Amino acid sequence: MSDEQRELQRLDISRHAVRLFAERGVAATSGEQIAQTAGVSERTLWRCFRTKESCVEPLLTKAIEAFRAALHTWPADTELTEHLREAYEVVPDWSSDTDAEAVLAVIRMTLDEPALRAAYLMLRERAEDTFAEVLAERTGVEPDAFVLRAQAAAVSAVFKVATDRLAVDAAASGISTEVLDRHREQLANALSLVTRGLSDASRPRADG
Amino acid sequence: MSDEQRELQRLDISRHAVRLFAERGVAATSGEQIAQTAGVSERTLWRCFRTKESCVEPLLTKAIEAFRAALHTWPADTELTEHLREAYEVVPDWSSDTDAEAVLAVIRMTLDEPALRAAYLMLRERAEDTFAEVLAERTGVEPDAFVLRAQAAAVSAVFKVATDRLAVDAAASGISTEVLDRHREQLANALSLVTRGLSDASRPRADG
DNA sequence: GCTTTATTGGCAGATGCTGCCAGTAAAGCT
DNA sequence: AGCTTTACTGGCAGCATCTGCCAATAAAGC
Repeated sequence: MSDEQRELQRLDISRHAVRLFAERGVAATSGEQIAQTAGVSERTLWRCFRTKESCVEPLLTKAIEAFRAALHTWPADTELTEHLREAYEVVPDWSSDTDAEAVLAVIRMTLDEPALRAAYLMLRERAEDTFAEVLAERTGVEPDAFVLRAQAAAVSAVFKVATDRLAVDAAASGISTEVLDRHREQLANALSLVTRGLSDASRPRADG
Repeated sequence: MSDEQRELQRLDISRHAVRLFAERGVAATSGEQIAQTAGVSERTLWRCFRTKESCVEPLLTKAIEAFRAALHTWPADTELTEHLREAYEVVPDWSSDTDAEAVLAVIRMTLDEPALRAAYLMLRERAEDTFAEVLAERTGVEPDAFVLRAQAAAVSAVFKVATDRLAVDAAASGISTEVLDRHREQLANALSLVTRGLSDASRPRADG
């Protein structure tokens, strides 16, 4: 089975798992139920996911991937604020993507379910690597330099806070254009504060 | 039993658990073994810790608490860089504290053991709240403002990267004064990049 | 000394998760 | 097509993790 097919299977299971988690809670949902709902045996479920909580990963990855993609296309001569304003959609094909609500719902769930939050934080940390690569390519600093890793982690952290806010705002007032725009604006502003040092950081330092 | 006594019990168990984890690995260490080594029943172990991986929390908390304490005493008229240089010790009473090596060892373990890493990241995120409080008191912005939470998360993220580096450096070249100083210096520099926007952020914004 | 309360330990049991093997289907070779 | 090889799945056994419940013990209050 190809990697892509495997990923599709994981995503399919993820959708069912998130729905069950939302309906009756994480604790009240067993691996057996997830497997049954997704139409696979329990054995294959555990082959796809190490724990039942990690069943939410494929959907959560969508949100992170959307931001990474936007960051990746950030032109060298543009302000990050400006670039995000036109290039960042929380989910790439937001309007047509039926997963949009599910993604925000699961992010909201992570706020109350520690095990889900832990899985979420792990995903985000893995994303820091790719953020660092993007920043490295941009600044010319080697990707493993301390300053660069620190900046990447900071960017990721700001992005996390913004996404959490969006998730609860969307639950309160729906996924309106205003909410989304506000989210982008807040995120871009906070990021520009944190990345302000980027040009300084691009000059190699003794302690890098 | 007082909260303090409970915390001492947790710390005691934590020491035993970390030693076992280091000796034979996390997977090869059962909750029963941890309980037995710590001299309590398995039942009380599960009353103190939700999972066997969370047995490392009390020791990890020490490292985070040390930084929080340093941040807390940051005077308003001082540069963070300068303050950390004189106020921050990775573990408060480093030289006399026999837990110092254990703390760094468990941080190193989190780099290879996903379940431990997840527990670590959860602890760090809880600490963001207290960072935000400190920054709020300092800047006068309400603690829940988005910019402030973002800054707190960024500070926490930079601190995380620095601590990870310290842990592997200390394993390679021992816990020497040079390593510790270098750590403080890197941390302070990176933090000053990230907190550079703090004075701007203290002016209330429409989207805060 | 007696009652009340809090903490612990043991036991039963559900759930999470893994190793192993057999069944099955797809893909390649002749 | 027929055969072989390979890869994936499902079922089962079994250990480990974690929880609810109750009894035992100890501490605290009267």
